[in-house]
Amino acid sequence: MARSKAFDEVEALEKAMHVFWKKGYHATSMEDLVTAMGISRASLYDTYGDKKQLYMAALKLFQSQSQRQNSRAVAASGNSPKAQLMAVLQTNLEETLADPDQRGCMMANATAELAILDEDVCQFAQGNICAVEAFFEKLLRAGQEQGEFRPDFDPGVAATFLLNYVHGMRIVSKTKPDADKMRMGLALAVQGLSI
Amino acid sequence: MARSKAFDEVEALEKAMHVFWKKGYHATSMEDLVTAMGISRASLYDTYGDKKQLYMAALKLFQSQSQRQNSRAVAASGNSPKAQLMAVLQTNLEETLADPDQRGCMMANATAELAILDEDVCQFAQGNICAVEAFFEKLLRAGQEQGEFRPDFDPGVAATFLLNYVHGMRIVSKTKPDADKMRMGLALAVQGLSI
DNA sequence: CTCATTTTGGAACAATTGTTCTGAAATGAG
DNA sequence: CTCATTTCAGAACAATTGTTCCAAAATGAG
Repeated sequence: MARSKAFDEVEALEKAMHVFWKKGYHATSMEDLVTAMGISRASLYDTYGDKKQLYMAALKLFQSQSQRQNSRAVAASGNSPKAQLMAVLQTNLEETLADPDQRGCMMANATAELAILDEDVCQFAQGNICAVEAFFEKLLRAGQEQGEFRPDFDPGVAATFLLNYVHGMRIVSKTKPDADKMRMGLALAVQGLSI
Repeated sequence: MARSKAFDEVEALEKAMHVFWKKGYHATSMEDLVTAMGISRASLYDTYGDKKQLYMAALKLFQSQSQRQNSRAVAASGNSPKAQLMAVLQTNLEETLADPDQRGCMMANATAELAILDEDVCQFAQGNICAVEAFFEKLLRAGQEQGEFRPDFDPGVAATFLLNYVHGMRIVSKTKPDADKMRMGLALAVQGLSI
């Protein structure tokens, strides 16, 4: 056998994720990544492949962390679908507002920067969008059945509506907007669907 | 006197705008710009300054074209504030959906890519956001007074809500989404504010 | 036509890009 | 300990980046 790695693989990947998250793909250089990850060029290429592969791995990591965060918000919100949905949306907004670097959402950033330039990123973003939409739709339908939401809208359409809104929040939040107006805007978005 | 320019200054700028719009700032090279604009390097630097200045000029051009488009949509919609608002929103969506390159909105792209990396772009985006918000707020307030919108929401908050939604539409539209669901999602967004 | 002035194309620039290579150091099973 | 195997640091690579420079061509007022 041979020597074992001197660094934690996912720990270094997380550091790369934060650089990509903040600067995007093209503005991030391998130099940036090497210094941020604290490993050598050789180790980087050996472990993660080239820049694009590292970026995709970082994006996957972001997605999984994001999903876990959503699950936690749901779990902490009792049985009401509306309360669960509201918790997910508010958690997303509050985390975005709390970020001192105002990086927004890495997935939305990736979509804006790369969706039409890179087929892999586009497909990954589409997959994420479908998953989030399905998640919203499930909660909306359950909320309608429990009488928390108006029965006269299509849950699929409303899910698209919320998906668009969340993406917008995350882009606009990169310009240091009024936090309270953002909170009230989100409340208004959900109110339009409520009884 | 001396020789006169062999190209139209705003025509070439418009070509640069389309390149930046599609590829973003960092992924666009001066080589790309020189070939797209059909002028020489020397003419480019002489007329527009460096890459950053050219980008800012292209962004300003986009903004002015966008404003003119909104004004046209309002002018063609009679006296109803709600109809005017709907026309603006729908025009934006339809134009985004119709773009074969799916480039979204250049302002949203600029915000996503550069707002936290470049102070100038951030301020410009903030200025645009304020202007659009004020425009929405004016229409919403007028619509409330005419009884077209519910009186129980704050026009400023609703303007923020719509602003976020429009930004989201434009990001999501870069992933080739279902056009009809996008249309119905927009209708639902306005419906939540309506009587 | 003259000539000062400007534009223009392309060569040239230094700096940075993403990636590969090399050789030495470190490791752990036998 | 042995040694095949892997990690690692940094030099080196070719390509591309944004920008400047220069000489030649073009222009229009006098």
